[in-house]
Amino acid sequence: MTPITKETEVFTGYLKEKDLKLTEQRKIILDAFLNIETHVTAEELYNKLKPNNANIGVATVYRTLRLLCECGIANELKFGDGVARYEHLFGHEHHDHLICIRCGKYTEVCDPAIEELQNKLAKKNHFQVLRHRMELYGICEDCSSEKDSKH
Amino acid sequence: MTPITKETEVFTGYLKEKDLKLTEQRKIILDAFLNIETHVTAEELYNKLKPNNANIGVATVYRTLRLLCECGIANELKFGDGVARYEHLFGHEHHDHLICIRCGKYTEVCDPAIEELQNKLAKKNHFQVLRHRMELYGICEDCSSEKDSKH
DNA sequence: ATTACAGTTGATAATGATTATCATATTCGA
DNA sequence: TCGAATATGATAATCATTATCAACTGTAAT
Repeated sequence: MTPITKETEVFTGYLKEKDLKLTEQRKIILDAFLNIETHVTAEELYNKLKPNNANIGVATVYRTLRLLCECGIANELKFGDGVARYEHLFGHEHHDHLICIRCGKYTEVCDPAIEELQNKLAKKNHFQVLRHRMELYGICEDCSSEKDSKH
Repeated sequence: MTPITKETEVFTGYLKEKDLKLTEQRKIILDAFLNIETHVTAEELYNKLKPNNANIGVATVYRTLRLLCECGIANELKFGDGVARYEHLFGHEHHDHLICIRCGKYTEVCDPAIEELQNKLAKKNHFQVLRHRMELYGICEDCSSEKDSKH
């Protein structure tokens, strides 16, 4: 199955470069991660793997997700609910998030004009920006059209 | 000592409204919080209190900070290092942060033009923004002028 | 293919921030 | 002043994540 994606190439390259090993578990975890299109937590990924791969430990999932971040395949997101989430980077090069506080949905958005103003703002403060995060919290279209609350 | 600030008024009003009590500890904690101008953690505030108020527990500091957030005196910040920080809201009505990844300093900034673009972006996505966070991570002026690394 | 070793794994203990528990103490309106 | 409702502090519990470590595996050289 496992197609030769850009991600697998990058991952194997990264491992080789760092004298790390391409283990069965790492292959399985990368594959599973690539097949999820949401912002997934380590726990969720672990649970998704458990049924078919009885013996992959949580620790390995955490360790592998860290590797995926290091080599630029994944990105760690912390939205302040105490859990780290991971998203794909390839094909989603840069974006910010709209986060619905009612249904929890994350929407990716990108606005070059904002990026430019951010850089200007930084320059004005003699600050060298390396990365940034911007998150807008509120109510998404679907939730705001549901007039009545659930229950 | 304790001057009658806008904050103490708001706090006592909020407590009364919710049938909560104005205890000695809550007064002390509010006072100490108002006298700190950094983005403080619960732990730091607790340690600052300990020498003069031997018997204020950590739990009460956490509880009181939550109250201060609820009534709009404080704001909770989570920058992804696993610790919650608290800042004053009054007199700092809205702002974003520049965060130096070398020395850890937080600078408050505000750019109405960015806010406006954020609102436009949200509208375009039919998203109703309630609040947002924007953080630029990088190197501050002081740190970038220190050419050589420490050690 | 075999070997040898550096790197990896999973189970579990440990950590660190925050919250829940609960018996005792305090507040505040009647 | 009294009494019910709320708060408190010490400590146990929680939850996500990381460290530990003995057993295992990938890999490059033989």
